[in-house]
Amino acid sequence: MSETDSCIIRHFRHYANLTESDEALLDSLEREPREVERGEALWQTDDPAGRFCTLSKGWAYSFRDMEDGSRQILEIYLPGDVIGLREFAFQERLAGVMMFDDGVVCDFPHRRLLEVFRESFTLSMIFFAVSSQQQALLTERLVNLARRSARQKVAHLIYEMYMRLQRIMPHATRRFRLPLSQQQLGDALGLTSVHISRTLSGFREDGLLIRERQWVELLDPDALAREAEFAGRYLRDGLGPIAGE
Amino acid sequence: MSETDSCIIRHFRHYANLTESDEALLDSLEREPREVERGEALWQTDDPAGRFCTLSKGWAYSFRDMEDGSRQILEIYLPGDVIGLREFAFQERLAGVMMFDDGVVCDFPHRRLLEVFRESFTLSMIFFAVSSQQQALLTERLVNLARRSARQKVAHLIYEMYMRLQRIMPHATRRFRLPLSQQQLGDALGLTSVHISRTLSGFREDGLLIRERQWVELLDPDALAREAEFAGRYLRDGLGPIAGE
DNA sequence: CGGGCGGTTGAAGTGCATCAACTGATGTGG
DNA sequence: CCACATCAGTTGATGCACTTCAACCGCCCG
Repeated sequence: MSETDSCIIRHFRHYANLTESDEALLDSLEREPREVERGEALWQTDDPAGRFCTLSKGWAYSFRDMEDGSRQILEIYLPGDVIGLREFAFQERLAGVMMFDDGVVCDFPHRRLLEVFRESFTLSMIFFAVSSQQQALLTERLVNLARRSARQKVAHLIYEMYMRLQRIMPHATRRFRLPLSQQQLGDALGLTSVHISRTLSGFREDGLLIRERQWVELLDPDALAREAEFAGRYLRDGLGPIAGE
Repeated sequence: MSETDSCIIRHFRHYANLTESDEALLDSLEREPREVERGEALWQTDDPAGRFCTLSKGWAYSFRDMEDGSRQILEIYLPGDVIGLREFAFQERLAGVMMFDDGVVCDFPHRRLLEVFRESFTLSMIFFAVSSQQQALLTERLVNLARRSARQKVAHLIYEMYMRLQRIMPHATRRFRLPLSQQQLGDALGLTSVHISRTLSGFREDGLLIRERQWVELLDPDALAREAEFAGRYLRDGLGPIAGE
C-alpha cells in the first residue's frame, strides 16, 4: 500500500520496522483530515491543550508573541511532523501554531496517544524518539540563535530546511519552495526583516544562493553548509540498535 | 519511607501517584550512585550514547563547544533531573555534560528505560511528560536568547533558577546558591562575562539583587520577574487529568 | 487604476563585544 | 608567614553588527 501511505507512517518508518497493526494504529490517528489555509491558527497560546496534530500537507510553525509586539518563531513543521508534543505535560498551550501556507492536518486527543502506548511497544518508543528528536532540533536552533552571526543564522536555517526536505521528499533538488516571508525568517532568527533582506542580497552577490519569491536555489550547498557551521547529525540518526528489540 | 526517597521519585510524584511497584522500579534505576566532582565531564559530544543519567546531588549542564572556542550552555540540571533524554533517538551524544559542582549521579542504559516502558504504563507517561517538560524549558530558553536584552536574559535565568529550586526544595529562600561563574552565566546566555559583570552591577545599583561569590539574594523578586517578562507556566503544570487514567 | 504588502536601500543610532589594565580573593611553595 | 602565581571579577575606551526610521519600488489583486 505504499502509494497511499500517510506522511506520518513514512516518517515513522525511519525509526523502526512497523507491523501491520502498528500501521493500522497510526493510520487511525489520521482518520479526520482537515483542510487549513495560509495564516490560519491551529491554536493560540493559553488555549486548552488536549490534543496533538499531525501535519499531512503544508508548512506550519509554532510561535510566541512578545510584549513588545514582536514574534518569535520556535519550530518549523513539515509534512509528517507531529505538532503539540511539547504540551503533553501541560493543561494549556505554551505557544500558538499557524500555517505558513495551505495544508491538511489531523487532530487526535491525548487520550489516543495513551491507547497507542498501551497497544504498541514499538510505537511508544518511536513517539519517545520523535520527541527526543524535536528536542535535538530545538537545541540546534538555540545554538544558532545564541552564537552565530546573522549570515550564519540565515545560512543555517536555509540549509536545515534543505536537509529536512531531502528526508521527506524522494527527489528534492537544490531549488525548493520556502514559504516564509522575510519578516517570518526574521521572526524565526531574531533578526529584522530589513537585515534579512541585506543578508540574502549578500548571499546572492557571493554566489551562494538565489532567493526569488517563495523559492530558494542553492548555487553552492557545500559552501553554504560551511558558512553555517552546519553539523547535521541532529537530523540524521534513527533509533538504531534499540529498534531491533 | 519518605525520608529515604530518592530525588527522582520525589520529582516524578509531581506528575502522578506512583504505586509501590512503580517506586521500586524507579529506585532500581538509581542503584549505582557515583560521585562526580566539579568540572568533571559525564560525557563529551560524539561519545557513544547508550545510557541516561539521573542527577541525585549537585548541579550539571549540557553544552556545545563552537568552532571559535566559545561554549554554549544548553540546559542546567538540578537534583532529580534526568540527563540524556535528548539522545534516546541517537547513536552519539549531541552535546557534552559537565558538573557545575561536586555531586552524585546514577547511570542506567537505554535498555532499562525500555523495561520501564514495558512494565509500567504510568512511568511511560511520566517519562514522556518529563521529556515534554524539558522541551518546554528549552523553548523558553530559546525565546530568552532570541528576543531579550542582556538585562532581561540575566534576570530571567536567575528567576527561573529561583522557581526551579522552590519546586525541589521545601524551604527555598530568597537567598540561594547559584554555582555558576560569570563566565558560565555568559556561556548560558550568549553574552561575555564582562557584560554579565556590568549587568549584575546594574541590578545591585537598582536594588534588585545582590550577587556575592556563589550566592544570590533577591531583594525584590517580583520586580525581577517583571523585568524578565517571566511567565512561569512552563514550570508549573503537571500531567493533570491524564494522570488519573 | 489604485492600494497594499513584501522587499530594497540609505543614514543614523545603540547594545553589546573586544581589548586591556587593574583589583582582590585563594592557593602554593620557600 | 610572607612572596608569588592564579583565577574571578571590575572598569574604561573603542569598535561594530545589527536596529531603527524612512523613503521608495514592484508586484499582485481587487
